[in-house]
Amino acid sequence: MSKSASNGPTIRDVAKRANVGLATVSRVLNGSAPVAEDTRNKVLQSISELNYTPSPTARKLSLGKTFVISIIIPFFTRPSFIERLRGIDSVMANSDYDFIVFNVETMEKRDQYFSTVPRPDRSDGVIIVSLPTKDEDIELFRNKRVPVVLIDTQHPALTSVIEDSVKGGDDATEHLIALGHRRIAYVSDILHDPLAHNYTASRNRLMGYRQSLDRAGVAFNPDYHCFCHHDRPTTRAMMRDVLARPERPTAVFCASDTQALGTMEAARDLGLRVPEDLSVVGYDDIEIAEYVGLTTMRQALFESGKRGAELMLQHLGGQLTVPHVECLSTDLVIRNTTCPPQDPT
Amino acid sequence: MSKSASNGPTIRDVAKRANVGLATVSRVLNGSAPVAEDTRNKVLQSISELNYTPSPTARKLSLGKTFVISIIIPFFTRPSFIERLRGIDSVMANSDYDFIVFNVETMEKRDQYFSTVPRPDRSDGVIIVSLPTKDEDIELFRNKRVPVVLIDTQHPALTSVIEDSVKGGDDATEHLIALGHRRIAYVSDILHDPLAHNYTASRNRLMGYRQSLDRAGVAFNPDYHCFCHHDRPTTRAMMRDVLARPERPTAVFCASDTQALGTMEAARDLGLRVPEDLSVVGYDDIEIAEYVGLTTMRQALFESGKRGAELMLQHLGGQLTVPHVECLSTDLVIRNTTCPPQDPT
DNA sequence: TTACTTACTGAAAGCGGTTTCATGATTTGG
DNA sequence: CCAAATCATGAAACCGCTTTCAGTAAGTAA
Repeated sequence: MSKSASNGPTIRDVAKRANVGLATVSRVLNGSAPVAEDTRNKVLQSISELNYTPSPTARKLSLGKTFVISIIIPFFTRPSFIERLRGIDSVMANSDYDFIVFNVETMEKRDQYFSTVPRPDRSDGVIIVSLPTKDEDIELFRNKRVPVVLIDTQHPALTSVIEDSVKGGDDATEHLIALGHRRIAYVSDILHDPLAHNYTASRNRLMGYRQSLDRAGVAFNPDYHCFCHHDRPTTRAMMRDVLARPERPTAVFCASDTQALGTMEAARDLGLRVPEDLSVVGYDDIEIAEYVGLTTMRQALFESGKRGAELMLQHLGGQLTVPHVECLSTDLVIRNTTCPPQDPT
Repeated sequence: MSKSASNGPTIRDVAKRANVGLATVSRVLNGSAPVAEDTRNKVLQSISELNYTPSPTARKLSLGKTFVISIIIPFFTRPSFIERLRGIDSVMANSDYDFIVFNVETMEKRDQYFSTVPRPDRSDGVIIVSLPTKDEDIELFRNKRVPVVLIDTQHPALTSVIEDSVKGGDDATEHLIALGHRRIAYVSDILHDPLAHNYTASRNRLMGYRQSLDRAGVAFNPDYHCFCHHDRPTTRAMMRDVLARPERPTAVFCASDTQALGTMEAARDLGLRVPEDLSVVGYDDIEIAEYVGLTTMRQALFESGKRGAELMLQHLGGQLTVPHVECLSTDLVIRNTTCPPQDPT
């Protein structure tokens, strides 16, 4: 169809008006080759008189690039993912690239996007957030020759930005130990299920927890490692049992704020005061955490998006040849759900 | 540059292999003209053998369309905007269009996006969320000939999806009146500042509030109309004064959950129990609202995005010729911050 | 002055699709 | 049975840009 919707002036119009070849206009536009001073001026004037702007689509076709970075991200409705997106946006907004978000809420969507989005004619690059990648996925990406950067997930063959969960777990536990706690429980997602959202993170935080315990000379007590599905009611029910034990923990480190909230509800159920009778440390620093004054581990969410986007841009610029892993550290935000134990053991 | 990044097979390769003209392949692909049964089969086979997929970019250039809908939205980090985006996504994900989000956090960004995004070579359509549009903006859009749909904001010249704030305010107030309250305060954003986020909504909810009062034969008391900047601490401070008055209200209707939270903090400061001493109704039903058990007005956020996207698609299909205004209703979510007044006046 | 660079510049060939247009093959109908 | 209408199809033009390639004018060396 010749009756293109966009009837704006084209590079040919500019060239004609300036009495130059259209190649010259292109050169002025991109600085791709030297142009004599007064020729350049003629072109520039013609451009502004015509109020000309080049067609991105034509440029893309000619260059064989899409200038699109696709983001595949699960549940982009959740605050933590939003934060990561904001980080990505902060970088992309100032680049030549647009980004398109593909929201994964089911396994089908995941598979669909994994196979259709990373195609050179759809995206120049793909950023995958918090979605575990299998070897066959990687193979697929490699075949398509589309650069991929991972955020909050990892694979040996790809560049990724991850959080130092081990250190996070260590620091959180360390905080409780420094306060004088010794009977410290660890609450996490189920660790055997690779599909669980927090699979890797939960395991790493456990490692940090044990590390910290070791350093303090506290033996790891398997009874203090509690796990259940990642929701408040389930955690609450589980923790009601745990906290009712004779040798109940004086502090709990939870692998997520949601579980910390569930733990606090359980404490309330049993008439235990937080923090006097029970210290609680969460993980994530979700919005409610601040409202309820929860001491928690804050991840560098915004930063992770930002770094991921920057790495992608580097990759696109050809400056990143080998997979690169970047590890972001976490901050403990101390509020008022932790204090020294009342009756130290 | 001929060495296009995407070295996939082209429509020409398909044509050659099937021994047909490339126009025929295009016709098979788009069903744009009849093709003989066995020719079609040859083409189809050639396509699948080559594992061919058409280049979106080339298609866009040829068609003079971008297949992109741009969303201009402020603070897309806020939960309510996310919900709207999800609604848009739910429609767009199944269409031929991609959407690109432009996040507005400053006035400069707003102006920049308003002038650069609605261009036919960048977007086939623009959806503007919660951003007031001035007449000159409209003029700009019209010049560019790009369809625009408004969500949570309105202009006579454009199709829009809005919320029935008047009814929302009325219903919320009605709930309090039905419980027996008569001294009901209304807390909102500052109403004189057109830049305030909730400008129009706050005014409309006030109208609903007064409507309801009128119906119940309760005179409007200007002292009970409180307004301040839209944040928790400010509202808290203001309401501490209001609630300390001798003739303090027994119930408060807030134009946002954030302000309701601030009001509840003020009540706590003064030793007033909620809801026994003070009933509070919020607006928005943000995430924390559920957690703290706030009675609040829920907007059809997801629905607004969905309808906006649908209207855009209709517009693009040429089925929407005159501006169309769609008004979504709201639901009162009754939790436990409202009850009959203790000492009815 | 002649030969050889060097610096710009324009014509033309892509990029990979869609659509128009003309043509040959088939029907249709009188 | 032949003219006319119908159908299917390929060649070619076009969408608006980038880049190669070849050529002109000016500058330098000999």
